Amino acid sequence: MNDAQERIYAAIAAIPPGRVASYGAIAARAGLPGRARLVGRLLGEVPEGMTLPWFRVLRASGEVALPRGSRGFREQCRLLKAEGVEVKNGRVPLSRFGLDADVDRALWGMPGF
DNA sequence: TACTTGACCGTAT
DNA sequence: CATACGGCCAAGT
Repeated sequence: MNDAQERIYAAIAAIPPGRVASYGAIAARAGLPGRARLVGRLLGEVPEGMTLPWFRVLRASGEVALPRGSRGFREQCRLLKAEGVEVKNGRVPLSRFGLDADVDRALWGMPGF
C-alpha cells in the first residue's frame, strides 16, 4: 500500500457523519490535487476488512457516482439517508451537506439559507 | 510497448 | 440542461 493510497483512505475516513465530500475534494485534502480519478479507482479496491465511509463520497455535482439502479447505488442512498443526509433522485445538495458548507454559510451565506 | 478504461473535474460553449 | 475538451493516471488488454 503506497503513500497516496493511505492519504486518500485517511481523507475519506475523516469525513464526519452526516456530511459528504466530492472525489476532487478528497484528492485535494490528501495532498493530491487534480487526481479525483485516483480516488474513484481506489474506492473500487478497498482492502478486505477495512471499513470506510465510502458512501460519503460523491461527484462534484452532488450526484451518486454509481450507476442508477445498481445495488451499490441503492445502498449508498440508504446509508446517507440513515445519517440524515438529504438524497433526492440520487443527488445531494452540496450547499448544505458538503464538507465546507458551514464555512461557506458563515462567510457568504445569506440569512435564512 | 500501445491503446483503452474509468465510483472524476473544471472550464467553455 | 447537454456536449466538448483537456487534464489526470493506474490497470487491464
